[in-house]
Amino acid sequence: MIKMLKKERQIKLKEILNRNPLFTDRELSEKLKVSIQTVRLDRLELKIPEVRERTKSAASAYARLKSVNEGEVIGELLELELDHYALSVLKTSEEMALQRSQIIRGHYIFAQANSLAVAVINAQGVLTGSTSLRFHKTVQVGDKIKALAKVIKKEQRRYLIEVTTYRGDELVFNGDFIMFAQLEG
Amino acid sequence: MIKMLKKERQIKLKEILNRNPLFTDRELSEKLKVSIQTVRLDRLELKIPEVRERTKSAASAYARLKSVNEGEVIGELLELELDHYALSVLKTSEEMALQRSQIIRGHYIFAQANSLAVAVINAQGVLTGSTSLRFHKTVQVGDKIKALAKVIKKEQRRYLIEVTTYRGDELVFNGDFIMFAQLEG
DNA sequence: GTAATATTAGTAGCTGGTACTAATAGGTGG
DNA sequence: CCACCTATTAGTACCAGCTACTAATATTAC
Repeated sequence: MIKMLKKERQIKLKEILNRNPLFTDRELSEKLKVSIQTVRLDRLELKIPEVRERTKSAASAYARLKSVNEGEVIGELLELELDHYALSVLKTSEEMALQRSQIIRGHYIFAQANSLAVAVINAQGVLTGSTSLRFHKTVQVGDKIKALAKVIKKEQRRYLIEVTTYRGDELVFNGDFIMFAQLEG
Repeated sequence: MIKMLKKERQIKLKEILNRNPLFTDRELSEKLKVSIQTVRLDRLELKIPEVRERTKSAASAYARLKSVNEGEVIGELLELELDHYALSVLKTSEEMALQRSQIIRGHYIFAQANSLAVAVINAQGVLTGSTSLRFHKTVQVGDKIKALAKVIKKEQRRYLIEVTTYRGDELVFNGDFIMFAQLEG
């Protein structure tokens, strides 16, 4: 049999849309070299919604992500006392994991800690100077991790922040952050 | 004058769509209490594209972001010699900046460095153990930053990686990463 | 009061679909 | 070899959410 099997084609369809959900049925039919109707039957079987719905989902995922990024903190800010301490929780999900694994990438844990270190400081422009970090345990998809940032020392523009991150009462990460508040205007 | 002025309404329109670009003209007309035609004239004047175009833009921004996250490396991998060195470049954009500023958030610089430290190691599961980092200069939106990861020491499962990040030939960041390769399944 | 601007109304046509009916191609089993 | 089943293709009516256009009516300015 020279032609692609139905199953093969459907797997390929899923792969294409996984990489880029914005293709129309016409474009998909050209890529897969079948008729539009076949593409539509395949989508029906695989319960894949139409391009406008797929686009909308991706767009709203982006909107959520953007609103998280626009906020001061990665994760959700639970408590904040400026120049003293701050507490945030991050619910980890698939997108944050290493390929084909359930292990959360280190830079998400860093991002939570770093953004919390920025948030705890009572100043407008805050930059990370240097840090010393330790990843103690791996974090799994679905874990909720809590980060606590404490201001240890403050000397004019220079701050020393200590961040500890826990899953339950198990320490998964800690770090010292030396931060600099920018001069106004 | 009780009714809203045209200008006011157009500002409000922009605000609404800035928060959520997924509203149709009908929904906008209800929110602004004017006819659909008025909304369309406003969009025409303000050069705001139709909802399907706005959705598409947001969705493709998400697709780009996702494809960056799905790959092994944050940024683009330029050179790689396993267990020796790796080089990547990251083109910074608006989404990576601190609110209302042109300064790139530290955790993007960390993410580039950390993912490169993972990539340079010739093993399947690689985890960040501890790191010591220094942010020397701020990075601005639009800057292209190059990260170089060098394997300094390798003792069985334990690696010491040194990462330096440059904008042109100016050092913006450096860090030492102690990484652990996981034992094979 | 008249001119200019703003707003609303309505039409034809477009894209990318859904939902449906029907015809045809290509094996497989008896 | 024919009947049957699955897969594929074709075609129709209809839909949302537009664009592009014409035309009528309000509102405001002078």
